[in-house]
Amino acid sequence: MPENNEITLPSNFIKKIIDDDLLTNKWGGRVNTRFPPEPNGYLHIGHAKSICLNFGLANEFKGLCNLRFDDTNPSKEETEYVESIMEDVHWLGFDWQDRCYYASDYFDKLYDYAVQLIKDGKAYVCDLSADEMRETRGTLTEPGQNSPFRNRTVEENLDLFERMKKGEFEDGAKTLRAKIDMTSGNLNMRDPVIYRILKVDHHRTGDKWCIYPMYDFTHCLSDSIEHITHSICTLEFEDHRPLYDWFLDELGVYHPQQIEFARLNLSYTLMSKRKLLALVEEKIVSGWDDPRMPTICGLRRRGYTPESIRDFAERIGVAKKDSTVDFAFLEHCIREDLNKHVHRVMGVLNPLKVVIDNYPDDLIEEVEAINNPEDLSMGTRILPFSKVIYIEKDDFMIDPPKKYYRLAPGREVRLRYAYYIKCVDFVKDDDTGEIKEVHCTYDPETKGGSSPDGRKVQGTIHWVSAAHCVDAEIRLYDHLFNTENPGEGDYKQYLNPNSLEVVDAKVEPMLENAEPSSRWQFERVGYFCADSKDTQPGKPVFNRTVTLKDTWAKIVKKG
RNA sequence: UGGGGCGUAGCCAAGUGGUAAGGCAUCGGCCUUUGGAGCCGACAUUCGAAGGUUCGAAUCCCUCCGCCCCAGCCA
Repeated sequence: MPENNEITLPSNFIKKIIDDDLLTNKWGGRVNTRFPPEPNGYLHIGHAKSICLNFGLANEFKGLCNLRFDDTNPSKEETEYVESIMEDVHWLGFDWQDRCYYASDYFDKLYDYAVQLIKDGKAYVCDLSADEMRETRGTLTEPGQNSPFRNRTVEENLDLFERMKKGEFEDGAKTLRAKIDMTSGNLNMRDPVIYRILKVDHHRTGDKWCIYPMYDFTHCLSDSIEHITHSICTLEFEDHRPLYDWFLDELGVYHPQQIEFARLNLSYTLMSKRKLLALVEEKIVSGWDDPRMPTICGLRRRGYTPESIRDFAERIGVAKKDSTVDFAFLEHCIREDLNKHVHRVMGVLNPLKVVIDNYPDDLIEEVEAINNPEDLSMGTRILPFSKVIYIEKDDFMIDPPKKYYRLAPGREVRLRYAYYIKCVDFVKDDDTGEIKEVHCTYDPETKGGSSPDGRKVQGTIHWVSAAHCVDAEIRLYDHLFNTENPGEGDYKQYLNPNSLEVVDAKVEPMLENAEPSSRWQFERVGYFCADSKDTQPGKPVFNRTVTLKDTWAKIVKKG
């Protein structure tokens, strides 16, 4: 049974298989999984599910999880991606220790395996072009035809394969194919290509090879070489499993158990690496780490914590049913984490000037604010208060609707941690109708936010002192797509034109030199993260991670 | 029409012959110096559908329906 450290983790069908294997001693008590990305793009939240699953299983069952780059297609792979993948896996909180492998490390061994297959009469060199191969493969309902090269002798195949390796033939001129069954209902078994000629430099092996093994051949044998016990992959590889079984059994090598699960889909976003790459290349987003991207680095820059992503991955479960998780659930997970751990602060996104008429012109007072009501050990801080302050435009209305209980003519509200103020007047721009400033009086008896006479005020609003606040650029992010499933059809037509809104805000003094990547809750507004790249001492820039839940917005929406 | 999978609430997801967990969302209410957080309550007479077996079925059998994946020298 798994050892539960602090909390009981939910079970799933994979854990049950492992429980069972441990009980029957199928793998001698070992559990060794692996996370096998191809370094051809940045990792996204879907990969996070797989990372958390594979490393999580290893942790839970006191086993190991390897990191292995499946780098068999040098035309698409780059070192930049290798580096970003390592950074992201580490950031998520997982460690492969000394077990970072590359399929390209196994190229020599893989070549030998291919030779062995040829010697056993189980593989042949085929001269068919890509088009010819497609034509003879058959269709979903019709069997394929045997290649005219299928019955070459072992000697001829050995010679040809060797010459392929030496670079005697052009790209695409020949392939090495497994000799299986051109009539199989499973297309993967119709003499699949296992080696192709590709005169391209590899990011790790340079120009050593001009033939590269295909994924199917490489992947199962890499797992075998690493003595993986549970080879966990996504559903689409379910019908590759018979091929893997064939390779492994024909070669008579160590045979891991493959288990397939459903990949993650998230509403309002895309998980296709190809489409994400297009968003980057076409500059629809600022890069792989644009805070609107579902990439790990995008979420990181947006302010998500590794804890929240791990929690999310654990809570969505693991099953074989195709599913799309509501983006709101990811937001729930990050709110839950940030609520407990993050420092609260005052920030006014859309400032409206408020003059407190009866407050002394030159007086500056200090009020004490709690840094985190969820964790009093985080202490308190001092906020400067003065005659002119900024409040949120939304927190004042000339003609408020019924349930509105913020500031309005004649109404009294509490300035959080400061004073009760009552609106006595306002100045409106005659041309635009815009409210320029609001005039209030304050009750000196209510310092700190409570009144000696015990009278109640409905609303509490946030504020900053005009003389002390600092300007901040704030980036308000929303879904990149305005439809739940942008993956269906042409995703570009669903781009949300309002996915980024930049606003000049006024924030409390302590944020003037906010550390890059520091996370904050702006009271009553949301969670924000100082941008890791653009924030500067004296010129802070914040990304909105997620809003706070807003029941007033709901009331407004309902009308 | 071949092969491989999958159908439990709006969205995830437990349950594997003994009478439908939990979470998100939603809707009420309480509380509140964040309309935050928290708390309480509601939310599947039914498990894709129809038959059958059984004292008893989401679970077993049968038939049907729906959805996903596969025809790269991509992974």
